[in-house]
Amino acid sequence: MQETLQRNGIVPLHAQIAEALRIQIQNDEFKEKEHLPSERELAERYLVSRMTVRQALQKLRLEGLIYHERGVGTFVNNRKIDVHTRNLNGFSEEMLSLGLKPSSRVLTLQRELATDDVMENLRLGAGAEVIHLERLRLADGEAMAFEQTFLPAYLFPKLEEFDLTKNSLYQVLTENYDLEMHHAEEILEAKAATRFVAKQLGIRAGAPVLVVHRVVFSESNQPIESAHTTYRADRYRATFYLSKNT
Amino acid sequence: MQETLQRNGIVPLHAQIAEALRIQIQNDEFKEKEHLPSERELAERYLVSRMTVRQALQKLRLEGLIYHERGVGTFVNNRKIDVHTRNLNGFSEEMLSLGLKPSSRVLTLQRELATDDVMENLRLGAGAEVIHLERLRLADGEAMAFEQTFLPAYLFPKLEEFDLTKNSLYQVLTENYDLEMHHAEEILEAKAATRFVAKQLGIRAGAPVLVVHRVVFSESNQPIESAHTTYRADRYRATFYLSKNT
DNA sequence: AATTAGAAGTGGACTAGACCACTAATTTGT
DNA sequence: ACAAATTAGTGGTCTAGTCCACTTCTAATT
Repeated sequence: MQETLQRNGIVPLHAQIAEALRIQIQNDEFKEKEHLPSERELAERYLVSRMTVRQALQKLRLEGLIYHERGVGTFVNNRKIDVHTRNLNGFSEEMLSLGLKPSSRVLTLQRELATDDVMENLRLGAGAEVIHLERLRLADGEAMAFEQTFLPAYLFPKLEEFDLTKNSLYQVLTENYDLEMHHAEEILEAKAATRFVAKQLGIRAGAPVLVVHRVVFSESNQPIESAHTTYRADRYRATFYLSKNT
Repeated sequence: MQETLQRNGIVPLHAQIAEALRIQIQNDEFKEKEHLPSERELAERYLVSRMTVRQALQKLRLEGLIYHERGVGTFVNNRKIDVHTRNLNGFSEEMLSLGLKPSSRVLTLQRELATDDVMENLRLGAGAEVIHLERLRLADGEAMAFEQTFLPAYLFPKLEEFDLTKNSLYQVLTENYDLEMHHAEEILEAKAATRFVAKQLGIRAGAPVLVVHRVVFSESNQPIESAHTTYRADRYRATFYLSKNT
């Protein structure tokens, strides 16, 4: 009955157990009884202490995969629809997960002095330089959004040398610079398309567009990126998932 | 040096410690050294085991108040701007937190057969009844949003008897029915105002509006409420907070 | 003076137990 | 046959440690 875990490995036991359970949940292996084995049983099965099992289960609970009922047991969350929700990924990753082929047309890529609002978003001092990237974002070859991105220049030297037409910006940043995106703040508003944006997106001026202002932070709360993305309202909806995280 | 915790009380020790630390963080008591006492020191100070301290700290970490650095210490997250972010609260709570006085004009409140999309959102069977609530939402007396809410009728008998003009719907639901809102799914899109909605909100037809489709769930993933809210784009922006929760 | 090795301190992981509050099924008493 | 009390099982909390990987500062060595 004992399962095989990589002992003394790099991956913690609780993470391995969580992953194993995650797969079993995905395969509907708890469907009949619809509840997981008890914590004590899992501890025995994996030859670990109960606290370690609880750590694994808590991870799954935070992911929304399971929930506990005191005095009863642990249950699988049977959400059928696994809708695409907005997360920390960028445009490329989002389109890929929707089954669309993302591409970009770079309109601007230059270093410049930060404007006041960008300075505030990125918490830079006066006179600080930023990298200004302006792109038209395409999905399956069709214009989907117009995006303006600002990055602190001192964090990303020689960014200009990368091909941002095909590659995801986020991929370039994480692979070439030692930075991890940890959380983000987004402000969404509806607006009427300006003539310039309307022309870029191939819609009529005054048509509704969805504007997303985003600031991405590292774990130590340092701003990494500030972006304004204008989506065609007839092609794009933003989906969010809200939860009482405790 | 020892602190006073309510032993053998209803509130767990880790929750009490978390609350105590939360207050100290709010009061900037760790500002000078900018890092919290070590886990071992906190354990000694509160006369609990280190695991209990770690449980308290993890709670604060999930709330985004602190972060850990392996081998170094635990630090306070110095986010100055504590922007209002969209959470599980309803319109009333959101407006109150913005310093505005919410009120409502009830346009419709009746039981009716669920339409197809409402049935799907609330996961009801064919022929199920829902409570349909249509309200104009005001902030400081001015029209801010037009909201259509659908609730499974069998969950909320006699809902019609409550005064929804002044009271928050969420408050009525949680106080009078044994249900806890746990998480929600929101879809946001930009649209042009229809003539009807434009008249209600006092804007011109065709002006951009922000439409929020929301489904609220209990912890066991049962749909409790489905709502469509149409906000004036010139008065309202939606703010979200995204994080890699692990 | 610069480098290196070590010590001290940190959070991360984990153990092997314990007691509690709660639920649900079972047994017992009427 | 019904109701009440018992019991087994569950997750929630907590203890008092251990060992590890990592960072930082210090002291010894070159």
